[in-house]
Amino acid sequence: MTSPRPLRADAARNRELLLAAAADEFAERGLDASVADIARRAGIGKGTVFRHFATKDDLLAAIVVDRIAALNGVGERLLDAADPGAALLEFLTAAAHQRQQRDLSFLQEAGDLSEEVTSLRTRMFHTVHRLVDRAREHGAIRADVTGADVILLMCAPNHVVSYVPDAPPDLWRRYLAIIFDGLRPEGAHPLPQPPPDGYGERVQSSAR
Amino acid sequence: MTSPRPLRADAARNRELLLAAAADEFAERGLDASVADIARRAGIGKGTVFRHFATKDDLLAAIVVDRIAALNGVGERLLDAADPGAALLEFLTAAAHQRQQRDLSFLQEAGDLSEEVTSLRTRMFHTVHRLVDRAREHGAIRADVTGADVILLMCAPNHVVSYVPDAPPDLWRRYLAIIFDGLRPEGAHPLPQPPPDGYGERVQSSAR
Amino acid sequence: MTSPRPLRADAARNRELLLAAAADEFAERGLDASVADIARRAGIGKGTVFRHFATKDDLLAAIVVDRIAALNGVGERLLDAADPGAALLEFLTAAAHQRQQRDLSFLQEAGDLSEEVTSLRTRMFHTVHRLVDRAREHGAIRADVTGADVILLMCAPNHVVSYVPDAPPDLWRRYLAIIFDGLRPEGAHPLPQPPPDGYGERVQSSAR
Amino acid sequence: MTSPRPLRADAARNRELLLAAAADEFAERGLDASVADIARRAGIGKGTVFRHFATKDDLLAAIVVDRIAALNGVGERLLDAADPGAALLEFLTAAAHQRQQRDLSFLQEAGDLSEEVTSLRTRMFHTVHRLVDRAREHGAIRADVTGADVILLMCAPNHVVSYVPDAPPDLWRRYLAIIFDGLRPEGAHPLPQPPPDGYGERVQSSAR
DNA sequence: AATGAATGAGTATTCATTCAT
DNA sequence: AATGAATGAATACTCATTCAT
Repeated sequence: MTSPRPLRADAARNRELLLAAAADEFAERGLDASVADIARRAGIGKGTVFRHFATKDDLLAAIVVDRIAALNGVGERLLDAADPGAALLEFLTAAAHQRQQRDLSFLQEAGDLSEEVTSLRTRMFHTVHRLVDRAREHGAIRADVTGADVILLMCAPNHVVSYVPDAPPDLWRRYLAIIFDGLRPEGAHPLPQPPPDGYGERVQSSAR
Repeated sequence: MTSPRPLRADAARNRELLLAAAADEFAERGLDASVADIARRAGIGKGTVFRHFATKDDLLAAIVVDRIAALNGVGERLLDAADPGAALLEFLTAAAHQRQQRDLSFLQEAGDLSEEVTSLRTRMFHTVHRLVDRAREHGAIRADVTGADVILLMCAPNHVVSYVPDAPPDLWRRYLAIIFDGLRPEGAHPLPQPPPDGYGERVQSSAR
Repeated sequence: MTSPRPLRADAARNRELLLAAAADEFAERGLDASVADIARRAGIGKGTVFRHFATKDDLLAAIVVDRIAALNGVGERLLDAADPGAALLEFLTAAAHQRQQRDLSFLQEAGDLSEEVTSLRTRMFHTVHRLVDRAREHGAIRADVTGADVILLMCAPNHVVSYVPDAPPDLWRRYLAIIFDGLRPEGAHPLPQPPPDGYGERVQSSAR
Repeated sequence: MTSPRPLRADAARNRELLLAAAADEFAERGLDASVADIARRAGIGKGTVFRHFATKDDLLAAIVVDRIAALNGVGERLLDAADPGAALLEFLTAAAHQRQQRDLSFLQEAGDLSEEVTSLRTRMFHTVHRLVDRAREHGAIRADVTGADVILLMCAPNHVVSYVPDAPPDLWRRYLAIIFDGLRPEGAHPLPQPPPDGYGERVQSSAR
């Protein structure tokens, strides 16, 4: 889980600069952001990028890992909140807020980036399931909605907003509110299709 | 609206093969799908792609134009349906159904592809606004939701499902249902942000 | 020398249209002129071009053959002119005039276009040698200048002018005059290098 | 004038290899010479070409700039030579010698490559005008010849020789001698056309 | 015979990745 | 450890040439 040996002070600093620059570039330019631009933004040489991360995908994976870990932390902390409905909404708010008006979708695209991403994501999915289960038990969300549904809908507010050219930075909140209203029990109509499997329902009991 | 001269039989066939292959490639690989791959998928030579469409963007524009035109046709036909709420839901169903589990999002990314795309999209946006206005007046959807909101949410069901590896072909219906429930008046909570401008609200009254 | 079988009337007409269009395109755009543009200019289909000439090079060769033949005709007619000096100048004037302000250089570049070009060119070179020999014998040009020199200098006026953006159509006459003055006996300074071989001096007596 | 920062030793070496290879390729194949061929000839990778010069045109511009600058240097040094006629001949000799039997013509084709090429060329043209004016005042060349004429004729010796398959390396001297004899006052015949404008006659007094 | 649709080799350029300094 | 130079695979697009209509 931790790096094999502690990095030298300057190397550690470069690593942070690099991760921040890469996150910004990916957010602005999408996954096509070039390594050269990332290096320039970080103020380091292109070769140094590859010293820290063997491939561009590894760099992306590191960012995604950071994000998922942080998000999972928020989720776990919310697991014993007093109001489970409010806790779920807060979790989704945190998820969307993480990159603000940016599309978080690569969280999901980052499918086969690395073992670490996969296992960490599974853990986060499990946290979501527990948050959803608690909210459902409290009647805060409708009975026919599962953790997998919430996981899939989690990125929608950011995605939706990503098409608005100069969107106000909090516009995603509007669509999160609408979608969350769709998860509430009031006025719920029956759902036409069963939820998908494979989003960590059973905590990978017989995982693969 | 019609082609200047009718294509030769084989050329027309290739054109269809090409459009279908391109739609699939774009859907699977995103806008970076390579022309070479599209040609291979269509079973035609690379040069033939450029004989039909001068640039990759023109090819994309042709697909998008087809889609938007068809969708707008559906919308306009639904404008005088008896039940405006059902009409709106049917429109959204048609929108998502068009490419089934495929991500329709490039419909929006296709920003400045061509004059034709832009004007056609504006017209379609206007149709959505009218469908939404009618539904709202009938109390079928909440008062604080606009046409722009529906336009933005329109692609969400497909987008959401695009992350599910082997999704059943109708899974999108589940998420459309949830999101549509979020648009209903029952259990609506106040929305934290105003809707965005620029999605054809005013029928381009001062349309440049 | 003549085509194997007489062309149908329309085919013969197309051939002329094509040759004229190609000559113009090559003159305007250089040797990179595209076959498609030539066909369009001739008002015929691209496939028809290749029915008349198997390759683009063959088309070029046909033009060059026409030019060389015409030029040689002029030269042969001038062989028994009364004033050999004036005859040589007239020949060079005709050569440059043929394509007016256009560079005739492909006459030489067309080195390995075809057997026909080669043999015809050899014949034309021989004509030039005879014109030059007569002019020299009459004292109209300096003693140390050969037919090969004149052949090489023949295209220079057009070439020189080709760099002037909007040259007046007769500007080449100025440079032909200067160069021809350099060939005159008056004020001739000794030449530092011998003339090159291989420009038909000996009429390759056993020609092929 | 000097590079912003000194190149690394190996990069500097590659740059020279590249410029030399490109000059040769352009001379042999014309402006259509492919970057791939140039790279191969230089013994470097295709990508390295673009590391040194962002576009093929930039590469060409660099070559042309080198040539023009060197030539202008020679010209300026000859401005106060004792014998203006000999000075002009020496300048033309230097111009043709620069690339020996290579065609210098792209010096002129390089029309709108860059601001630098344009301004440097204007300066060189001005130098030629001054050399010519001095030579004319001394009676070394005929009265009706201008700097523009000499500029246009400057490349002719190389051009003429470029058609001779295995020309001896100094053959151009023969044609320079003939052309220069045409510029002398002795035996000059009146010129039929006025000289062209736009070759820097007035030292760009009202320079745009 | 004439057409223009189809083809694929070729072109300039980009960019992740490797390597010498 | 850091740099940036070098590399070549990949990409959109062009065009001479072939082939079905």
